[in-house]
Amino acid sequence: MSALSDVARLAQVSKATASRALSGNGYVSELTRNRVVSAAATIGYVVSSNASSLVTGRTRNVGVVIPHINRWYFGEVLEGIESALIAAGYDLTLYRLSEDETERRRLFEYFLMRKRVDAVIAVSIELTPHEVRLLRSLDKPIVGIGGPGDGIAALSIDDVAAAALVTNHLISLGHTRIMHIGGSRQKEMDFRVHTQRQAGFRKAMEAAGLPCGTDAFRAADVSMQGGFAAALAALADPRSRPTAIVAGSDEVAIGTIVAARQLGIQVPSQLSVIGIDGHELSAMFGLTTLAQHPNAQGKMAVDLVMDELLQRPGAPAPTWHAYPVSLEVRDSTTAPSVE
Amino acid sequence: MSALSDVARLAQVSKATASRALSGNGYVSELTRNRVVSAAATIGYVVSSNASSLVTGRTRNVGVVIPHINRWYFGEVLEGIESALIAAGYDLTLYRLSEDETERRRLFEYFLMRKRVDAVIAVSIELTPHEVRLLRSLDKPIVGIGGPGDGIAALSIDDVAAAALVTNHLISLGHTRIMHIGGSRQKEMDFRVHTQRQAGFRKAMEAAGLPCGTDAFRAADVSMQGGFAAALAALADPRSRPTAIVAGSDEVAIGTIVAARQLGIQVPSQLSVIGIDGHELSAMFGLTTLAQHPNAQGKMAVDLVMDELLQRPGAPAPTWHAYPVSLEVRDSTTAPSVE
DNA sequence: CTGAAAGCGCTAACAT
DNA sequence: ATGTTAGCGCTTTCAG
Repeated sequence: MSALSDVARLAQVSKATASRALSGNGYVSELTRNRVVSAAATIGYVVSSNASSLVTGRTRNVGVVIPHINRWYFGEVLEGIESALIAAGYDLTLYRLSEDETERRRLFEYFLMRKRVDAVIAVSIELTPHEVRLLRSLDKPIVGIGGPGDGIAALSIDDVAAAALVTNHLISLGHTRIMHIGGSRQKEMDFRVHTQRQAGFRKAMEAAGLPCGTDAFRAADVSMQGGFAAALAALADPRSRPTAIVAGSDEVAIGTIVAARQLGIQVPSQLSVIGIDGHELSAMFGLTTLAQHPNAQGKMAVDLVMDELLQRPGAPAPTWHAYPVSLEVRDSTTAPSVE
Repeated sequence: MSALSDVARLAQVSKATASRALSGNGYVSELTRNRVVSAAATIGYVVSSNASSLVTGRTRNVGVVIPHINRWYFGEVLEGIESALIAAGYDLTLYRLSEDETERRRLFEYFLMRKRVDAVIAVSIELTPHEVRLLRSLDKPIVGIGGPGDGIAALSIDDVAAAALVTNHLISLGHTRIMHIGGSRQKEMDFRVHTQRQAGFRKAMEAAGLPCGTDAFRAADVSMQGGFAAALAALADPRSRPTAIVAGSDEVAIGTIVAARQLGIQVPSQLSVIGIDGHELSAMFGLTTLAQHPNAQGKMAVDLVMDELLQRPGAPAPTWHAYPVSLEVRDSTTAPSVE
């Protein structure tokens, strides 16, 4: 493995000049730069990021903390972050937030503290005050996706409003027996997202004077399987069956649709289902959904990080960035059929 | 940010002793070790991995190169790798292999060469000889998932055998009009996987004396949407319709099932579908599948890496590790119905 | 068992 | 525009 001194020797300049020529910092004559660059190329020199980071304090690496990898929304966010980082010349170190308490502490107290990252992006994670304090002590940019809260810069849609919006869509079609299948209050690692969506559902139902008691809600695992299982139970009895369902996420919605079809229920003529997220499979299942764009959110988070990284002593970063959502109706919801 | 010298001062020992106490290398009396450890704890000291790596040459970080993040198989592999690495105290730097030529070169020639990783895990990637040479020049462990080939240690199922197995399963049920919907020869970033599966299908069909010309194959994008679209076309005409389908992956299989149902075809009574991979949604869709365990494969790859990392000057690593597969039949395939 | 000292490979003043 | 020098924070001989 060749070092900078090898390049310097070959190009007959000092290490300092070689460094300047290669990094682009400081003045180097066109001529020597070329000599240095070609010398580096011939011996296949690549800077040791460790040595470089040690002296500059910058690692060109950002840590991403995310609760799941293999769920559509999270995968999309991660992809968005990855492309944006690579484009900016940054590495991405991936940390999946484990549900295990000890593991989680180890992540924050050891892995993230090793001076390995220039910034942290936390996706859909509710940080404890202690964790915020730790991250803050690093004095590095931290941006959250799926906020707001915790007092760190965050980026998200307004989940209460989103859920209210989709619920109102069904109400405006004339549905009155509407049910919400969504994430439970339990697994709160998901940043209150599902509690907020549930709140939005309630709000819309109450505003319309429709019932939203315990009958109108069923908890599900936030996944296709979860939606499937919950819907199978919820739709079993034809007499108590709702005419429309607000799903806590598109995955739950898709599970619901599959379950409904398996029960012989026509979708959407006998049951309208609406979801939130803009899942890539929504068209395939004829699902109406309120699209957010997780990939773009990932990129946007990287933009925020880069901004802070470049103008560090700038104005205090704004705390909450609303993210635009758009309602994509795909001709799949209908008015309730007259029975 | 406190440094080792701070700990040393607080504990009234030299930096050398502090280092030994904290890292566990070399003799330190029980008593001083405790003093050092508690000193470190009180000021919240965590080693700077850069400084440490600079001198030791070890980074406790492994690079993972993967073509997709948001596909079930890859997500599972990634999760498996992530947990195993974290458990071993290693970081994971994620690189998604872009289809763009320039980006790909930049990844191999710049990102991976910065002495940032102790090892590389390449998932379902067909490396060019040049890339293999580059990686080899790092003199670090490299393990592939989804091989064999390229002359690096790899780990995979035998895709030809797997496809032949599922095809034979359908043949043994009495099906004669069997079609294969699978990945095209084009997108070869996926490590020949789909060409091999196609070969396995052919092999089984030919051995049974069944037709496997162009009518028996349809190319699809390897995704649910791809399977959906391809199946919609393939199943449109009731007269030429097959009675069974071998899908190139479970995602394609699920797309096929959804399409079939949309066309009013009963699955499995009028159409048997069989997939490969063991997708978590297979049960929900009543899909028969040949399960491989991507999560476990990820962990296994990490094991291989750790083995090599620990006993570096050991025997040359074996080149191909077969991975066990199991046929999970879920009561969903049937004999062809008599028409 | 512990301390002193020499770097790992690089960058950033500071001179020139 | 280029070279000299002094570290970044840590580990590791080498002496004691």
